[in-house]
Amino acid sequence: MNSSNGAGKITAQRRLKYLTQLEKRGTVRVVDLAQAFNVSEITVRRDLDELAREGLVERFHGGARLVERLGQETLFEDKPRLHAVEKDVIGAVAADFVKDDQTVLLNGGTTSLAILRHLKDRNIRIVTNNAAAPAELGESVAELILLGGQYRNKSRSLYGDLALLALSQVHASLCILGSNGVSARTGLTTSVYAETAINRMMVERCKGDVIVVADGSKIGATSNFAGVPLDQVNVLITDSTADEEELNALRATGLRVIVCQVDGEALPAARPHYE
Amino acid sequence: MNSSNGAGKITAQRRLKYLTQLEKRGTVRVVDLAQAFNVSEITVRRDLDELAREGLVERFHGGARLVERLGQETLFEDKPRLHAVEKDVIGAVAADFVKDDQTVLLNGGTTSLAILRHLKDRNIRIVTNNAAAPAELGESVAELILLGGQYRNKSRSLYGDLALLALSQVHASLCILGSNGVSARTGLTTSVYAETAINRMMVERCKGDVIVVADGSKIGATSNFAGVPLDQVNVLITDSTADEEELNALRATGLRVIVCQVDGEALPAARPHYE
DNA sequence: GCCAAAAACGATCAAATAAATCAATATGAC
DNA sequence: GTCATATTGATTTATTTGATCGTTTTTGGC
Repeated sequence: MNSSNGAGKITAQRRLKYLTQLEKRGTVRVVDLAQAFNVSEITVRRDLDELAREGLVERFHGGARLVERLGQETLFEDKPRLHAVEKDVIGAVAADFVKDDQTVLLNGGTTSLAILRHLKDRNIRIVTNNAAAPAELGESVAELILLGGQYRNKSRSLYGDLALLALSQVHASLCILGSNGVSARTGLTTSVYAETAINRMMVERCKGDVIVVADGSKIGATSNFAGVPLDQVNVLITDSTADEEELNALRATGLRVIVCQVDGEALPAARPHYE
Repeated sequence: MNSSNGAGKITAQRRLKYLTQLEKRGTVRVVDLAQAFNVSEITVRRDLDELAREGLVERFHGGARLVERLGQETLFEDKPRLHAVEKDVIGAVAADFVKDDQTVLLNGGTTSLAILRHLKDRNIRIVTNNAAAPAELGESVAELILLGGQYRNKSRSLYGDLALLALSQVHASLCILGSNGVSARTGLTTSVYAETAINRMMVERCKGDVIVVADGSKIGATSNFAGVPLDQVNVLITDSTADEEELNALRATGLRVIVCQVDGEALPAARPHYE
């Protein structure tokens, strides 16, 4: 699939289940996970290493612990811990849409940040108004270009004329937008007025696909301000907690809808002492 | 059987965390680390011994302290902990130059960050290419405008055409620049080439005073790239560890020099009481 | 100063864990 | 179907860790 980072569906699923375990217990051990998921220990280790590379967990000898990101918890309007699992699987799928050597536009919000985690060390250019992006990307080799502008602390985003001016200099191959509300009736809606202009401009500066990412709780929701109309969007990536009826309505508009499974249907045969 | 160091990933990472602790506190204790990292004390001891063997720390009975090498620092370009006391005092003085309702330009680097800390909750506008500024300013009410551009992780700064374009839209009342070297002979010099253009442009976009801040270790030093000539600078703020002879040479060029007193050797036990 | 108790240390060893390599299997593109 | 790639596991080898020893250093009383 992709050159550097192509986690298949089953693999991604299993890794997400590690996260739910971690959220419950704080730490996991390699041996336990191997037994619980009926895979070898080396596979678990590989999984945990990958999660560590994404900055979600911290390895220790024999297991891993959930990395606690303080600072960000209360700041964000949209709480990072909320729907963290859904956002991560959505982020993984969205990241697969980005091919090598492309320039991708990302807007603010925690879902976009989840995508960023899966874009680490890729040979791409990332353009974003997400002021948390530098810290998130860390020492990754991916090229990061930050739009300027006024800083809004609650959403950790940059907006205003300067941001739009910078955006006008950019030609992108792909645009991935997080949204506070996605509805067949009202299109994409946003909770911050200043973001609407950014989002619209991002779509405008993008030659290729426009992808919207939103966890299930946002499907059918309408936020405060009208953003991008649906006919300018090509793909919606969401998760299986989304309302099925609304998804059908969205599909009816011609939108390609990708639903990520977050709740385990394919449970491993042997699952002893968890839950 | 690694290239130079037979330390696996997990061990190496834990040791790095010791270093960040050390940079924050100066010293660490074996028992504390053992508890913090959930490993046995003997493991911590082995780690510290290894760090000591690499010359990064100095062991003492029960713990270790950070050894500050004055020569070459390849790990971090500008170590935040190094001269932290001096930078803070300088930051406080520099912040006093900013009056209400002004727009102030700040460049990258840790000294600028120290100024930012003293500008919290002021009724001003801050324009900067320092990507660490948003996190530092937090919920402050001061208005923060970030220049866009390419992100450089080592210096946490933004640079390039986009940054310059954004800067060209700004009119500032004041400009405060951190610099890697300040010398009567070579003027202001910078360790990152891309920063020189930013610094020059900042001076250009500023109607009022141009203030240079640099801790004592940088006075008389010449870094890699020529930045702003001294005749475009009005004020230099430094500390009492600066070389007096060089300061006189700088005064001779017409520069107004402000020297902040830094009390005796900073002992780990007795913490200074600013703020 | 001296001495004893407590804490920290170092060496050795065994068990657990991780890393590297290679081969088998599954997956998806064409 | 073929092909390329991704995923996984078996095997072997190396690393990491903690327990248990005895030794050294520090601490606090005298």
